[in-house]
Amino acid sequence: MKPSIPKGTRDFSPVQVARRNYIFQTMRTVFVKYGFQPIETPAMENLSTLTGKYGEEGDKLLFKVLNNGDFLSKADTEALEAGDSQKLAPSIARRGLRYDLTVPFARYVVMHQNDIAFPFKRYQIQPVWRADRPQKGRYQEFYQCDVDVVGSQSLMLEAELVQIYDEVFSKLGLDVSIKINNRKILAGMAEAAGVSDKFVDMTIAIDKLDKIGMDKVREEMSERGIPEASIKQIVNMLEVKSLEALRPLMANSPMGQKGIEELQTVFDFLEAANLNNQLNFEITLARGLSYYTGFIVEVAANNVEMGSIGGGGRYDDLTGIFGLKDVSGVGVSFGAARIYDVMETLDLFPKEAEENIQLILIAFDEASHRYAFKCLQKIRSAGIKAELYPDPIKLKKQMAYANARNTPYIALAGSNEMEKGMLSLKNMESGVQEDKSLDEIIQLLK
RNA sequence: GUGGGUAUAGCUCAGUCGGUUAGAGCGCUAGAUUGUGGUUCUAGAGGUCGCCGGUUCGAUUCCGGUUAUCCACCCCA
Repeated sequence: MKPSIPKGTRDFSPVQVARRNYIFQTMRTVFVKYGFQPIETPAMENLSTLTGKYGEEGDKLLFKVLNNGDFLSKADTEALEAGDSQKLAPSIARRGLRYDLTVPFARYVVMHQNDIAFPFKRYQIQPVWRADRPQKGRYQEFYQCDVDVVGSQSLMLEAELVQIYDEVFSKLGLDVSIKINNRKILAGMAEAAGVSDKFVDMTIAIDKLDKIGMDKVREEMSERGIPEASIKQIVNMLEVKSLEALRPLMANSPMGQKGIEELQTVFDFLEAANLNNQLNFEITLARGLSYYTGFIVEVAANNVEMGSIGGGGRYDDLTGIFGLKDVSGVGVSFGAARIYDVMETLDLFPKEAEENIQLILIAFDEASHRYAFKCLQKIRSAGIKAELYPDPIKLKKQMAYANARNTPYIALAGSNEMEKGMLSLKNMESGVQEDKSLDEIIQLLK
């Protein structure tokens, strides 16, 4: 049969895994330094945990896991006969693959509330699955890297998360722009323009500003039933570049003023932070996700055309749906795949990230193979990444293998070398070859 | 959910205005080279031309359907 993998999924080959690990390791180092702890949750959740949390669209994109055993005997026969897949699903699938890391995290917090010291700072790096139509840079299986704090309303945490973004991207050698805003400012805009009831429609339109431009945004707001006079006021406020300039425009909106105040506090905390990257107030930043209620943030790479490579914000009542009220959270997410792509485009992966083999031993016959195996132990004890070709087959084959592995050095073991207690070390790039003792080889490669 | 492209060797693809034996590059195997890879040369293996049907004397080629996959939109990371 012809091998294949499900659409929207990918294999990761050694170089890619090594590079991805380098990104993850860089993140982990920073997260831990800021006091965050890792958790992991199962790939599968109960379907009831997931459904209804991502809107109607989201429910359609959930991967459902078919029950084991005689699942048909317990199926909803009424739905089955009616051909109603939507209705049938819960009776034949009680589990689903996780769709993001936030909902499982909320579930985790509620289930473990007695063991958790609040505020709880956690990070989580795991794959998630979405049954979306795949396209460029969008897959059905992909990694998310989330950092969240729950159980505190302090705006200090917003500042910390900005610092984390700044530090991670600096360490990776990426030049980025960090844009921040506050949902309350957007709510204030709606309030000031007298269309509080159209808040969600307004943000959906504003969120597309980068992509479609101001004229189209006006159009979309109009289509979504926002009156012309209000649109004028909103557009007026969208032109504002500083918090100060915004204050008078929001004089009649308590919500807007609260948002300005909150954002100002975040800037104050960061005053002495010495960020490496630009940090800007961006009133047009909206973020599609409706559960954000305060601070919102988005990161874009400079010098390269690629959407956002990270985003997040504050959400009140993350855990309410699971029965734990009034737990506020704030968190950010890193777009692993896009960060990878940007770094590849800009050639930012250091060579050390590849973890390649340093030395391959090659033997001519059974006796020297045994001898080489003994040498191998000593070389490895010195911490050198080395291997011995498993069979003393003809040299051409072993050499071709070493070459394909892209090893910088090989060491040949034959009867001559064995007698002298040495190995013949060959530099694969220059072709220079010389007898060396084990100590010399270890010295050279260490 | 909507629209478009593609499907030919292990991989990436060309090609056949419908006709006898379907090609290239890379990869693979062997040799030139029995203690030396990467370069070069020589030879070889490898194909149900996605699947089902239609038109035709004849279909890998044209038409219809189907499946898979990629891309764009909606949405999202």
